[in-house]
Amino acid sequence: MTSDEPAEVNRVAGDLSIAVLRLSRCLRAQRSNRITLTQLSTLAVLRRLGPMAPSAIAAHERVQPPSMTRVVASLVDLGLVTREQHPSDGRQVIVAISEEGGRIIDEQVGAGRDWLAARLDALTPEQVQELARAAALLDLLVVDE
Amino acid sequence: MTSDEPAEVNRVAGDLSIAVLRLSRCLRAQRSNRITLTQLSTLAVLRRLGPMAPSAIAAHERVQPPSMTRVVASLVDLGLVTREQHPSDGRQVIVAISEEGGRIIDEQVGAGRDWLAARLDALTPEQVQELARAAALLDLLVVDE
DNA sequence: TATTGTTATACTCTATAACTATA
DNA sequence: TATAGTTATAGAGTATAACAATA
Repeated sequence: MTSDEPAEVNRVAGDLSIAVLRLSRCLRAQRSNRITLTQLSTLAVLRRLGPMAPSAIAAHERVQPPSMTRVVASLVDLGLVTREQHPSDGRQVIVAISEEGGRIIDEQVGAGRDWLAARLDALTPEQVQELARAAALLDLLVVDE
Repeated sequence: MTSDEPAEVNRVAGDLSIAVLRLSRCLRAQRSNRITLTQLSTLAVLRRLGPMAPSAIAAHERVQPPSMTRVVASLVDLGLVTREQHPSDGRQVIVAISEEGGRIIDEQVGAGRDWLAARLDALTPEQVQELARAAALLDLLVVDE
């Protein structure tokens, strides 16, 4: 998008930010008793990209390191991730998803995903595909701010 | 979407919820000093649909009435909305956007929208259009839970 | 008695600043 | 001195429960 349609970009930005805000509220409100949306998202990163340091997870999740410290601690308490020392650098920590953590994702547990899946089920297959492409574009927006 | 592709719906639900979560974090983090994303969204409802009761705004924004009481109070303090008594029903209150409130929206002020517009500007026009359609679909997902 | 809105209170999420340990 | 992570603290956002006023 170059500068030939700046008003259109602004309009879409406004509509999209409000839609994202409202949907995120619904997703949080529907969270399960087992796991929160933030925790689930962190697990998903670890499974997709493998074990990594807390600061790396924080960068992916777009939160500051102290925030991720808390999330990781809660996941350790739940037994969904493990935290081990880096083999050569004593400062670093390596966080990895546990077997149980992987099971949580496989079972589609928690955090409004069931609710959202039910909502998607009311759409046409074409609309679902459109949202699938949109999710990829949203990821693109978030990357390397 | 009927039951012929349940796995696909689940996958899209997971991807979409995580993408929405991350983008909403970026939007909040980029908020201006003038107005928050929640406030902006409330102003947008009032301008699009006209004056209405706090409970009606809360329903649109997918928050509980006490939460909206707070948002409205903050907007009154900022002079961006007015709060008047209902002409016949003494219990009700009518909230309306003020001139200054309308100006805020016109000026594209605040709450990460400028940031998002800049991000959108890096996409192709086709991708922006795709996100515009996606925003409409997201609204559809949120309606009448 | 039902409805509308508010107040009181508490919890989740996230941030910044300061601290500890290691390199 | 720089880096990785944590602890301490604070603020935004939202919820539930209880209350007041009106219908």
